[in-house]
Amino acid sequence: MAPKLRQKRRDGLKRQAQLMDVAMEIFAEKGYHSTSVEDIVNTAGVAKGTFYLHFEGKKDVLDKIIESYFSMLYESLKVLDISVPRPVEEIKETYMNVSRALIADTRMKQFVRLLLSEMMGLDRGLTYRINDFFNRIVQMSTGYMRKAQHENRIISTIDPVMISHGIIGSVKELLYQWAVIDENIDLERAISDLVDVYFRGMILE
Amino acid sequence: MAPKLRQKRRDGLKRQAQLMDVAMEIFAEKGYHSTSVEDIVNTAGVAKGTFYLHFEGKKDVLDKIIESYFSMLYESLKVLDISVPRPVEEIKETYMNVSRALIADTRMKQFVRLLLSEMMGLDRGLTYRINDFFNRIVQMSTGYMRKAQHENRIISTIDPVMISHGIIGSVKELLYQWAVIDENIDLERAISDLVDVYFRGMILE
Amino acid sequence: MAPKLRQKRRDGLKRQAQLMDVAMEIFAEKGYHSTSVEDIVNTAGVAKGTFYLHFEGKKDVLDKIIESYFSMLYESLKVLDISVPRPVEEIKETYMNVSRALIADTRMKQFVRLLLSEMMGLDRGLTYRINDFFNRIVQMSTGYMRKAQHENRIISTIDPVMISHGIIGSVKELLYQWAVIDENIDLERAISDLVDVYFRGMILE
Amino acid sequence: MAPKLRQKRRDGLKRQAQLMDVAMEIFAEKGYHSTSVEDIVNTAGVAKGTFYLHFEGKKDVLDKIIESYFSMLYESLKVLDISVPRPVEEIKETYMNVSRALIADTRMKQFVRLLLSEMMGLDRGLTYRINDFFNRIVQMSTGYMRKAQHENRIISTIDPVMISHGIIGSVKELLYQWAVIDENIDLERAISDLVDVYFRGMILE
DNA sequence: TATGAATGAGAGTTCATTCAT
DNA sequence: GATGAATGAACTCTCATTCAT
Repeated sequence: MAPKLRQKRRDGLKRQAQLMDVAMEIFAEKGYHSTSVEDIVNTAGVAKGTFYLHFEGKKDVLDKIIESYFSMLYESLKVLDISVPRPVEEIKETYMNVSRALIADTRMKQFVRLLLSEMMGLDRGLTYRINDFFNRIVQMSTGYMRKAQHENRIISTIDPVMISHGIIGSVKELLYQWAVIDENIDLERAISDLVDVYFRGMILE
Repeated sequence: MAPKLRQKRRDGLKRQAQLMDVAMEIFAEKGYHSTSVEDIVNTAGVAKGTFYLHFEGKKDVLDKIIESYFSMLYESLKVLDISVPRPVEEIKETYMNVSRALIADTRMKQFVRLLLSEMMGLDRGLTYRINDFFNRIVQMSTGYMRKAQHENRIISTIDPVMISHGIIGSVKELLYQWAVIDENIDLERAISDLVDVYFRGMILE
Repeated sequence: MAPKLRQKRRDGLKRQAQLMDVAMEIFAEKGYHSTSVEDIVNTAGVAKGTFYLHFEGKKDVLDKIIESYFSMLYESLKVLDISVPRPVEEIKETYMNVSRALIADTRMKQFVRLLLSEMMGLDRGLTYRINDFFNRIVQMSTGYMRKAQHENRIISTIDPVMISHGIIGSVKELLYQWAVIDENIDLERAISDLVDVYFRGMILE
Repeated sequence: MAPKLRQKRRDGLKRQAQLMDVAMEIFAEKGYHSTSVEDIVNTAGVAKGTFYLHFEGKKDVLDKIIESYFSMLYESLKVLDISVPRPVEEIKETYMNVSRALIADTRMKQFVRLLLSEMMGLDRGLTYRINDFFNRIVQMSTGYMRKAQHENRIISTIDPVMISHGIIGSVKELLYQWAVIDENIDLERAISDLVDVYFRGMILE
């Protein structure tokens, strides 16, 4: 039935991508647990079986969504990863880069909403993956700070790891405010200001 | 089980308090959705019916847990709430106070774990309540900063609301690291250092 | 709803036994795979959940049915198991004993129907359990025959193992005819005659 | 795949024959119900649609397998069917003939495995067809025995029908042991010995 | 208060079958 | 003939909640 519809859909997004988009939309709106596979397929206008043709199960869509978006975000990290000697203030770029990547793609807002208000605690493996991503940033940030401490350019009494977690936490919170509470926030400026305050607070003289 | 231990609690609420403790323990360990009412009653050593004698349902026990812990946390906010004119650096106390309240009670670590890795996104009403608590701190912090900006004591270009959210985010993140990842973190010192950096970064001269 | 019915049922069989009886009836009639859990609970007049209160799943009912009936049948084997020196003709008792146990309990006919026309090949573990039962008889029978061969009382050229399997097969077939095709067969006499023929054919002189 | 190998089969039936072979292989290994059409087409290396081009459904491929193998087996029965007056001992040939037919074709072992451990109880119609085959042998055997009883050459107290079923059962059991448990059994000798014992047990003088 | 067997709506998943290409 | 994405009925299983005792 409705062969025309079927045909039309094939022209646009492929099924799997379409279902991932639809799923993320509903996950972000109702939450992962409150979303049933039926919700997804009804919204997508396909049969239940079609869902299981493309995903191993409900958990698998979420995994594939995360894989897809995280691979984009990891891209935005690579830029700084290879760089070696940089002035301390440029750590800021690490944070700004990720933030810009998030703002650039409109679908990212939904992903951030999902990431920051749903995913933590959903599943042990998932939590590890998310924490891994942020830990990678923490490690980069920590490395830079340690070096700067040795060169006597920032305060030596602070623990770079803790401060890095603090910055990450700040950025997460601003992202949450932007993605969930008020989309009119000038996110880039807010993050820029915030990181500036951090560095002003750390730099010696 | 262990009825003697619980005997000390406010009379009439023994069972309810016991069940709330048990529930929080399991929620914090396995997550709200993965915890069944059966898990709770089995661990508590009571029958299913008994649970529904004290709570309206699974959601209700979580609500009551939150109510109970949030009322304690709101207490720790009141101290500053009534304070009138203070030097800018003392905003720090707002954050330190809440943090100390969390560290003081050992059961708080479980609550923090639950709060920061499970509750967001569980339920609209719940999310509002949690955000309300943090917003209250943000408002207090923002108020102080605005005043300090008028008195030309901190940078005027930054948005106090955003920076306040940033500080809250930092504190949340450190709490998460402490409650979920590594309980050996010297939380109080980390938060103190972090807030110091923030203020060094904001203060003029 | 229907609290009276619920009450009445509790007086008679216990739920688990009732469900096992109902399940065996339907399995024997429609076959295990063609029987849905819904069929069972509808016939038993209980809710789906009740089924899963007593069994781990569809497979588990079958396992419990088998366990229950096999433990009865193993009882009927024990009689001969401890006996040591016996005249060769009395091996017959091994077969007659099991047969009588099957005929005695009216519910056994359904079990035999299930056993001989459904269970083989349902599941590796199940098949092993069934074969184990028959192998036990084969072993007993084989032991007696070997002894009789040494004493030169039965033909020495035949393989006791194969002949024992043969007798088992004969008995199975007669049971199948009785349980599935024609319940009016005089099973005891048929088995008696059959075993007689076997022994007349084996005995020297 | 391996299209060259299949090329030799009767033209026009290549695909169908290939699919039947593959299906029987998997049925015999995993059981009919645990085998999905997908298993079959994956192993055969064709698309799902192709399967339905050659068979009406999953059940149909089993029907066609049975039809194919039973027609071969019925061939092996015809030999004796037309025979007229024979000495009683030669009934043995009826059994030996079928057995030899089974051993001769290597694919028959799979069919026997399927037949004796899977098919009974799969489906009413199927069960009838299988029983019909064995009943035909029983009828032949019974006819011979009745005649022999009249001629006072075998014991008159036994029921030829029951004894015939017994012999069939014995043969089935040995076939099962050979096809499923231990392929090294000298099946022909075992069946020969077994039928000999039967007749020694029945013959007068 | 306390119990726990019973409930049943609802969720996730499978798979034989179809049909436009 | 051949394909394989799509279908959807059917099934197993879960679990928050109720209520007679």
